[in-house]
Amino acid sequence: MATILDVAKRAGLSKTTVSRVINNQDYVSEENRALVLQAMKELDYHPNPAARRLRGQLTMTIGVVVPAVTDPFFASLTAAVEQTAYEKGYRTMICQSSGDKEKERLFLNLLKTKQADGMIIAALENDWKDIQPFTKHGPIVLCNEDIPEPSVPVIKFDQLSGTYAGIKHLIQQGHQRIGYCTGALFAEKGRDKDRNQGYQKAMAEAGLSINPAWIFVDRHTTEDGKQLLTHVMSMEDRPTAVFTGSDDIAAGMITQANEQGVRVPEDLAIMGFGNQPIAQWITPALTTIQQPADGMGQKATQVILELLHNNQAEMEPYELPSDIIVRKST
Amino acid sequence: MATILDVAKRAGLSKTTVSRVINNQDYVSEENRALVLQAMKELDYHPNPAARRLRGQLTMTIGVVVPAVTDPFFASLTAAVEQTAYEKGYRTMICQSSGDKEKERLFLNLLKTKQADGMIIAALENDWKDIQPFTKHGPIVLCNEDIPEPSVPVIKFDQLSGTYAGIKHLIQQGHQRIGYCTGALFAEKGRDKDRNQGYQKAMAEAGLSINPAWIFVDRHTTEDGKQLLTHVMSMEDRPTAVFTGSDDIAAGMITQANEQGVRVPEDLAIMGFGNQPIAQWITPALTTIQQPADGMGQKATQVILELLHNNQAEMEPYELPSDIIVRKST
DNA sequence: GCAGGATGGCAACCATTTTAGATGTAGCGA
DNA sequence: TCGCTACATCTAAAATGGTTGCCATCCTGC
Repeated sequence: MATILDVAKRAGLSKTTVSRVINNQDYVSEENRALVLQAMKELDYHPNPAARRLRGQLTMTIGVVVPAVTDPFFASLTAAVEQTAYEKGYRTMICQSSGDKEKERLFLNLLKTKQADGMIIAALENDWKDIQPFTKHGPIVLCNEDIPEPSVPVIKFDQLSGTYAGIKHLIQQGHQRIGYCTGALFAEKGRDKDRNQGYQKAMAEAGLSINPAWIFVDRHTTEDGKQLLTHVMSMEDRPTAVFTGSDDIAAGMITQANEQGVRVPEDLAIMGFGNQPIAQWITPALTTIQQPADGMGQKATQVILELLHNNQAEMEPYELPSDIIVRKST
Repeated sequence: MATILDVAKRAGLSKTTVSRVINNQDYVSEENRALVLQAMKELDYHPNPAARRLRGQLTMTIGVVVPAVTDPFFASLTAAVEQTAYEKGYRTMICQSSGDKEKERLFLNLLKTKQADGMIIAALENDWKDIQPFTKHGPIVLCNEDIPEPSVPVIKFDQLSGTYAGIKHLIQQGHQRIGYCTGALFAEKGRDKDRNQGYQKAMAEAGLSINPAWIFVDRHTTEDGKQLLTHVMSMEDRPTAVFTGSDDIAAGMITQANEQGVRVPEDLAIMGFGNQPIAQWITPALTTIQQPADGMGQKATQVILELLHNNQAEMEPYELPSDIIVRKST
């Protein structure tokens, strides 16, 4: 590989001048600039990023931490980050934390060692207090996380209005007896709190009362969904629709419904959350809330770049709208 | 950030000695080694990779080129690469070529500029002759590609035996009239040739003749699958099973079958290829050939690392077995 | 007293950016 | 015309944080 010195020699100038040309700085005559460019071209010269980096330049690399790229949601997010970053001339490094706190921290070290300019964390494994210190080495943007003080930008979905729209959709379909799955009923903050509020708001607006027996807590998996369906169908007084809070639960419910001959949506309408691929393949296809992973990745990247170039960004959470996708299950 | 000099000072030794400790070299007394390690810990010292890189070291980074991370197959592959690389202390950079030749070449420049030690290309966009020159800057491993001369390692699925196993499965189910989708019938090389051979082999072994009318060329999409089902069911003399060569085609066929009231597998057995997520969600669930993306990513990474450390690797294609996943559609 | 291995330090080197300063030229007032 | 300043242009050298070849020193055993 040719070095800057080779270029300088060939152009008959000093390497400082060549450096100036490379970095588009002033104080180089047009004549010499042309000479340098010519030499660079002839030698197929590319500046050595390691050397630039050592000298304290940007690395043109950003990192993204996801639990697993195989999860469609995080795949979309990663894809959007990579695409957006690429368009701005940045490269992307990935880290699958897969629940490993140490791996996450190790990856964040890239910031410390100047291998990445900024980090997007799409799912925080460590406590924020263990991550906070890394912020002094470069910008960090969080996705879908709540942290004590808003010291870094956070990109979120508008869970409240997503849930609100979902429940409202069920109400518009004529349902009045609406079941609801949530992670934690009395959540003080975070995703569940927002969703719960959306649920309450939609119910209240329609003048519907909430039946505590139709609120299901702590269900997460397809398996939970199967059991939940059996449970719901065995109730004397049962809801006509269930807002599940996750496509996985919903898919499990539908699978079990098909098994038991329960008709969806006639006997029970079922709504998912997330618009994962399974939502469109299961029969009947799932009505669900789309979490715009694309938009999230894009926004997170834009904010990181903003932070990198202007060193400032909005600290109030960026809330992205979630769209409702109506299919056959409601 | 603490530098090696800070560590040296704190340990009361020269930076040479510190460097020796860092790199696990000989000629450092246990005593001093401990002193250095202590100092490193106290200062939370991490060597600056840019500096090491500049001095001609490895970057501990490998790149992986995929068409899109959102494709489940490539997501698995990427995930496996990242995981395997991480276990060996390497970081992973991703590039979604998304059919963009220039993006692919730009990404391969990372090799030239020593930002990555090696590259895994999971889907080649450019002609090999345009990629070949990059090999002199670092190892490249190809996945699922055929190149003129085996100048770099190639990781492939054993398409022949996968197809063979699939057809054999159909025969064991009692089918004798077996339709077959292929990309190109008289393929001279590559995936289609191998698959065609597997088909022929299984049919020949069972003493079954091949009916040219049951060979369908150039079908790829779900839409193609829908049309194909209609076409097959309209045939006077028709197969009882179809090996589709892709889950997408198979899913299209099943969708259309459900639509038309054709029973799968009673009226027509349908087999996919790839074991994409859709295969398990469609009803009836699809019997298919699993392409072990995990194994592929793992193997590719291992080969790259092998090449990096020993500078040599097997040039004969590595062929990974494809497993058959039996579900409800056959 | 000396051979020879263990140990450790100096200084060069990697490719770039940045700092400080050199050189040349033009403008301007005396 | 001369001397001075201002500015454009360019260069040498320092700095960045490591690794490494080579040399010096120490210690052990003979």
